[in-house]
Amino acid sequence: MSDKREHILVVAEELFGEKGFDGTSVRDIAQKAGVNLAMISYYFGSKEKLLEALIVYRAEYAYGILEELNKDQSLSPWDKIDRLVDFYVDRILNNLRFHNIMYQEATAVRSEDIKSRIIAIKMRNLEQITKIITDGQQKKLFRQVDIPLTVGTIMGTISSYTQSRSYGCNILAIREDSDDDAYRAKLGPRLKVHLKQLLRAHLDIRNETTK
Amino acid sequence: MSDKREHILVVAEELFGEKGFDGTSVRDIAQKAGVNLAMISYYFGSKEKLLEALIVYRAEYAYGILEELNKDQSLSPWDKIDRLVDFYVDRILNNLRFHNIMYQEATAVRSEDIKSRIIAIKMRNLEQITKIITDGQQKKLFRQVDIPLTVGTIMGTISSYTQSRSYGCNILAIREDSDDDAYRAKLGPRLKVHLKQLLRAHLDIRNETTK
DNA sequence: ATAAATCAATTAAACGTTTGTTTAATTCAA
DNA sequence: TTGAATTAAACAAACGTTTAATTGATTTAT
Repeated sequence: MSDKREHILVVAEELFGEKGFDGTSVRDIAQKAGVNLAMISYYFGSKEKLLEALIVYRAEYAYGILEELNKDQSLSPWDKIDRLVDFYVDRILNNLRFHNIMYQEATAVRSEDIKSRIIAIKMRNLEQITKIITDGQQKKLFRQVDIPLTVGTIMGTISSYTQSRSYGCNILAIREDSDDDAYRAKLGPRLKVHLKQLLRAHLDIRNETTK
Repeated sequence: MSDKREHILVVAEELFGEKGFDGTSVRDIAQKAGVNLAMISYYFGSKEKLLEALIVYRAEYAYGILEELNKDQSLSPWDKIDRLVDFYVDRILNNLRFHNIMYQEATAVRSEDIKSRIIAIKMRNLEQITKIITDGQQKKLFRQVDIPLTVGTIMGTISSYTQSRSYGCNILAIREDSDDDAYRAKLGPRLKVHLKQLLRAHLDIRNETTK
């Protein structure tokens, strides 16, 4: 992929993530990327195609990591859960803007193409996590749980603190004007600890009939 | 509040929830509400003020319910957690569109007024839930947990299945063309069961040193 | 080796819509 | 007759996209 095309994608990602798809004009993107307005239609065809290219570009970027984790025979199901949490927290926190775009677009009624791409990505993730949990169940380590909703819990917990920086800063006692790196550094470890503790209690077969 | 003004708010809520704030034009709202275009500026001043009025309108609607739950001395902390889950699942599922708006606007960089209103609402909710959990901890029923992140888990789990109907239908084996009521009827009970099971394991002091 | 031809890259300008908002005239009930 | 409610029309600005002209480097022909 040419440098200029890639640069436009990166700039578009920032703007879409901050101001949303409709809130960002093609002129905004062109100006921030330092290219002529017409270049965006020239490269991508349209504003919507640009968004689609962005989603493909980012989704492919991390492809295969979950599959590798799953194939690793040396790890116990508990280890895999921990790795899974580390992976998702790092991945989402390192791609805050892209994650916001995905979230916004999944809600929007814009394009069926884009929506089905997002659903496909999520389904792929769900499959991999399902494998990990069912493996743990077969080995009598995990109890019966609602797997799709458990995945929703993992993603949702992280998302609830990535959607609004201001809120996160208020809750977590982080300075409002801290940058992305500082926010990540504070939030990341805390999210990991919480999610691991939560999932340990939730999945442990010894908590089966607690109550 | 006059009938017509309220009707405009309801229509705006639907459209904002479906297509986003920027994706909805004032003409869309006027047409669907069956009023003249100019009436929206006449009633609300501007499109942005309309959104702010909508948020205030809906936030006040459910005000006080959490406070009442908290004050109820006849309920144990475990009972309150269950009621809390029921309340949030019902509330969010019954106001799917409004919830999407809140979510979108919390991310957007649009208006500081709107963003601070949303943060205030969330902070108020967090306070009430914090009271319930600390009460349970003092009574030696709950263990130490990260309370703000636990709240994020509750809200995030629900949100992860309200943001995209198509995804939810795929995961939960619900027909794609089912209406809001059918979706709610399938998802609501399942969310409640999952969250109660999850929180029981997560909060139970007997699971303190599980591992 | 030099001139001509070719074609993708880039540009400024203009396209027709759609946007949110305002105006000024009219309706209608008090 | 007063004043709020309602209307159609117009406003300037911003939107995504297209056009047609120009640049600049690479290939072809002499």
